Parts: sequence; structure tokens; C-alpha cells
Amino acid sequence: MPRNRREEAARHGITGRAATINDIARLAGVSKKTVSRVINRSPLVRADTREKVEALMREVGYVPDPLARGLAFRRSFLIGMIYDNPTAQYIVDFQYGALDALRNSGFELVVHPCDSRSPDYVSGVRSFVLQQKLHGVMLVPRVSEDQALADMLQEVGCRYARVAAVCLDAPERSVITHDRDGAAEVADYLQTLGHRDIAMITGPAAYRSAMERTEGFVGALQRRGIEVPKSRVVEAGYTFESGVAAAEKLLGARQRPTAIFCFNDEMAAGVYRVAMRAGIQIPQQLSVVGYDDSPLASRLWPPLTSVRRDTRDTGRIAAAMLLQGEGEARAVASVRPHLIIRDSCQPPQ
Amino acid sequence: MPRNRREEAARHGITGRAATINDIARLAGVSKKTVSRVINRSPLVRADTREKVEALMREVGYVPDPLARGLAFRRSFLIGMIYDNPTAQYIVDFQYGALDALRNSGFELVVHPCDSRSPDYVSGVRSFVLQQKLHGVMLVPRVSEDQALADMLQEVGCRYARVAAVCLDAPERSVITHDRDGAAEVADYLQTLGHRDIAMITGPAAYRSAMERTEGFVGALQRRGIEVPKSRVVEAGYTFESGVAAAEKLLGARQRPTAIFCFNDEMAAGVYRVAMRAGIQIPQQLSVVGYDDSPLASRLWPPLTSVRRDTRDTGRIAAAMLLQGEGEARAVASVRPHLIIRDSCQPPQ
DNA sequence: CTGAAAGCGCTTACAG
DNA sequence: CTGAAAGCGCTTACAG
Repeated sequence: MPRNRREEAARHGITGRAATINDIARLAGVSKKTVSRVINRSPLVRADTREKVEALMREVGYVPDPLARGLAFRRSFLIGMIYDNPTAQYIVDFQYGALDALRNSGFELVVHPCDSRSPDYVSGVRSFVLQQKLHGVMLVPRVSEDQALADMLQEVGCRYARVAAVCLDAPERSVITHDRDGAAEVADYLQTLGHRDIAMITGPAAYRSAMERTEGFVGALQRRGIEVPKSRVVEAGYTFESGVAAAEKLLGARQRPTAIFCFNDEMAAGVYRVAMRAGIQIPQQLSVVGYDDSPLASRLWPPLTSVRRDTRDTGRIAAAMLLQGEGEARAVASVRPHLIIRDSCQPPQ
Repeated sequence: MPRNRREEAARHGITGRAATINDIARLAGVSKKTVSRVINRSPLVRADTREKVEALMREVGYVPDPLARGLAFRRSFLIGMIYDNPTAQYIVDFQYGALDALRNSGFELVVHPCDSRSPDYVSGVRSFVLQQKLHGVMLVPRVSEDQALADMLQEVGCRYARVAAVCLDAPERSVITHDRDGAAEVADYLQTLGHRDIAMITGPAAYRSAMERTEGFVGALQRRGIEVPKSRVVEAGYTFESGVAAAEKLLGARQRPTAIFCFNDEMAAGVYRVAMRAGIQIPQQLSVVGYDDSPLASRLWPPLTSVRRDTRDTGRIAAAMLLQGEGEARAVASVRPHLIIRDSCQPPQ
């Protein structure tokens, strides 16, 4: 209760301003250095001293000033989120997750979207990190795949957590999303339904995540004796419009595939659009699967089967990674995708 | 070019660390107070002194440390964004807009989602603002409508910018979104198409924005001689599911309305779902209008006519407002909604 | 286990 | 128009 804390503080002679380390030191009858040790959880404080100081801090509602601490530490209490991602839901979910981990930690989340196609975006991130003296940054796909960015962060000594389809870095800096497995699960599902002529609308091959999904999907089908010819693979750009264009190519062919796996839900919506205009029934005449399991997936008709990524968890794990001590060795962090089955697939006619 | 700047800095005897105000003062042959005056754009500096100092700062790539400045100012260089909004696209667009305004200003954006239904969320914001010594915060609907929150910010002396349907505060703290006008435009459009039996799926009446839209819509229809009976107004919660429930009520009636105005696109998607299941053709048998013009609007089939809000502009204006000097009087800031016509409406049969 | 001194990189308050 | 001193609220480096 703030009011009580303020009264408590007033009782101790602190009025009209926030308590400082000097107030706590004076009231506890110790030096400010000792209070500092308590704040920083140094073991070099006698248990009863620690308890007395902690009780006092709670009583007057003392919170150390992050600006002063940051100045002395030469490092702020800010975590940056670096991203270049077109999907709003992903960004917001990731932010929520990161904030879950940061709650009550004294750290705050600073957002930094950027344009990874711009030639000087790395130096833009460099300035951001250096000027704000960030405690660490989270690298979200697609920027997480950029080795030049990671190298720059190493060079300037900024810690980071890297979210990517596979382990691209030291395990203590990696959160792995296993896109290969997500795509393989889709392949197994479509094969089990009986599909043999299956197409794919992928993301740009330059992205590792797109390659992983492609290989995961094609590999799983091959293992079950199904080949995916080149003509059934259309590279697109993760946008609705690129999905429309890709679908026109696939559905305009003499022989249509019986199923299409799209690397995100936006492109799957593009397939729906083209199918609707061409009078092709989903799922009766065409099965469709998306990736992301965004809200859009359940808004479409028929509701779209899609691969869910636990984005909030991913954000939580990435942020938690940055709060951990430097030295603490740890296992590789993973989040696993899984297929959410709705109504957009059925056995081929 | 950072490398050149680093070499330049090295030439001046600054190596292995960022330049400080002391370096600049020494190199310029002035006191650090004079450099400080240049940083803070004080007029009390001779023109040639200013130019010399500024040239030097550029040369060595000097940027004042926000932590040190913040500590001395007792106020950080952080702008907070306070929100409790279920629509991801709105949040992301607003963030982009705010960052547009903050670019090259030395300020950064710290995000703070919260749950306005939680009883102690105001005190949560209070701690956030006080502990981080925020320079200011942006209040986004719906939290922007909470007078208790605004009062708290006044009390603790934190400046804020308030985005709301109408002016709820001093003009220099308000960005007005004119929801009334957006709703009226929908009413005029539907009336012009010939609709007379028009329904509405609203947001919670407790929200001012929902009331504004309701009154704007009903008022515009009344001016054209059309009444909206109570039975045609269903209150819902801005979610897809609540839209489904509301649509079931409206479309299950003996006499169906010929048009439905939904207070967001998510709920309009709910209407689509129910119409699809009931075999009601949109727009032949039912016209539908949404609000937000989210990506979903153009993904639905038929593409949804919807009211666009320029959310990125709104964020830009709100952030710019916080960067302005205290005293500068200014006109009320406005963003105007406008109807985007797609294919979900036609004259009633 | 504890503390006095100096310092982080800026600004305020004051003097000239 | 300019500057020397003190201070913002913490921590580091050192001494005991």
C-alpha cells in the first residue's frame, strides 16, 4: 500500500521524495556500501545485518535508482528487442513473454524495430546498444539469422539471446524453435490423410528458417516415399499478396496439387482467396495448412490447420536468458512447434 | 562511418572508450559547463563557441550518456507506452508511430502492457513511472479513458499524452480520434445504399469510445429519419467470440437486419462466421462494416468495408507531444477516421 | 564482514 | 556569455 509506505517513510524523516541508499544506511546504522551489498545480493553481509536492511527497505518502499546504478555499473537496466518482422501478433506475443520474465526484476523492455534490408541497420543497432548501454538484446527472426549483427554485438561486448530455427551460436545465447520438426509434422499429417501430390509455398530461401522448414517437410515426405518436384515449390515473401501470387501459379496448373503447405497463415489466406475466386472448395478439393497459428487461422472459413509456435514462451525464455549470470552454464533452450488441426484438410478426393 | 569516428577519436587521444563531456571540454578548450550548454541548446553560448564544440562532438562521435543526464536531471530519457488492448496490429502500429517521432531524439520507447481490470494496475503504473523516472507516458485506449490513471500521473508529476475518442483532458495532453465521426460516416454510407433496418454490435457501454461510436452512428441515422431500436443494438466485447454470439442473436431473429455495423473487425469476422454457417450471403443478403481496417479486413471473403484509423500517425503525434517543451501552447491534435469501402456491402434486396 | 574515499558523466546553483 | 564547486544516487577499488 503506497500510502502506508509513504507514512512509514515520513515516520523515518523521509518526506516529499523517494528514499535513497543514504536514507537506508542512516536508518539502519550501517554504511551505504553495506546497503549496496544487500541490494546486489553479495554474500559478504552478516545475516542479521542483511535482514535489518531488507526490512527497512521494504518498510519505506525503497527501490534503488536504475539511473544511478546504471551510471555506476556502466550498464543500464534495459533489455532491447531487435526485430524486423511483418507479423504483428508475433511481435506482441514475444513482448508479452519477455515482460513476463522481466516483471519484478528491475529491468525494462525497450523496443527497436529495424529494417534488415537497409545497408546500415547493423550500425543503427550498434549505436542503440552503445548509447543506451543496454544490458542485453533479444534477436528475433529474421534479424537473429544475421551473423554480422551477432558479430557486432560480440565486438562491443553486448550480450544477446538469439531465437532461431537451429542453434547458430553458443547454447547459452540460443533459443531454438525447431522449424524443421514443425514442418515435418505437417508432412506426416498430410501423408496420413492420403495426399501424394503436395505443394509448398515457402519463404525466401535466403532465410535459414525457410530452408529448415523446406528440408523438414521434403525430408519427412521422402521418408514416406513421396517426392516433391521443383514445380510444386513456390518461393514467396510471407505476405498475403505473395501468397495470392504463389497460389495462382499452383492452382492454375493443368494438374492441381491436392494439398498446399504455406509457411505462414498470411500466405495461406492468399491461397484461400485464390481458391474462393476459382471455385475450388477447401478442404473438399484442396487441403491447406499454415504456420504461426495466428488469430487469422481461426477467423478464416474453413478454420485453418496451422503450426503453433509458443511465441510468448519464446520471449520469456529469451529474456530470462539475459537476466542470468554470465558464467552459469545451461542446457540449450528449446521451444517446440506443434500442429493445431482444424477444418482445412481432408483426404484427397 | 564508425571506424572513421573511432580513428578521429584516437587522434584526439580518446581510445578504447566512448568520449565524455570532459573530453569534449578539454579538446575545445572550454569548461564542461559550456559543453553542457551546447548539448542542452542553451542560448547563452557564443555562436563561434557553439560551432566549435558542435564540430568536435560530431568529429569524435560524442553522444551524451543518457544515464548520467538522467541521474542529474532526475528524469530519464525514456517514454513509456501504457496499454491494455487486445488488438496486436494496433499496438504494433502505434509503437512504430511513436518510434518515428523518437528517432534521433535520444529518447527510447519502453512498453508497459497492463490489465486495467486488475484492481492495482494504477499503482503498478505508478511504480513503473516513478522508478524509471519516465520522461512521459502515452496512454492508449482503453486505459486512456481511466481518469484515476490520469489523476495519479498528475499527482506524481509525470507528463502524459492521452489518446481518446474525445477531448478528456487539457488539449496539450490530448490526441483525439473522433470515433463519433467514423461511425457517422458508416451510417451515411449504409443509408445511402438504401438500408433502413440496421443493427450494431458495439463495445462495452462503459467505454467512452464505444458510447461515441454508438451516438455518432445512431445520431447520423436519426438525422436521416432512421431509428435504431434497442433490439438492434447488441453489446459485445471486441473479441471474435463475442462477435459470434452477438451475430447469432441478430441473425437468429424472425426479421433479420439488412446491415450490421461492428465496432471492430474481429467482431465483423464473427458475423461472417455466423452468416457462413447459416447460409446467409454477404453482401447479397447482409451488409457488414467493421472498424479498425486491420489486415484481417482484406483477408476475409468478401473483403470487409471498415473504418480506418491512422494508428501510426496517432502514435507519432502522441510521442511528439511528450517531446515538446512544457510551456508551448498548441492546438488540439486530431486524427480522423475514414471509411475504406470494399465488397461487404450492397443495397438491400 | 564492514566502511571511507573516489568516481561514473552529467546538471544545478551560484558567482563573475 | 563563461566557469568552479557541489551534487544526482549509486558502485568500484582499496583498506581494515
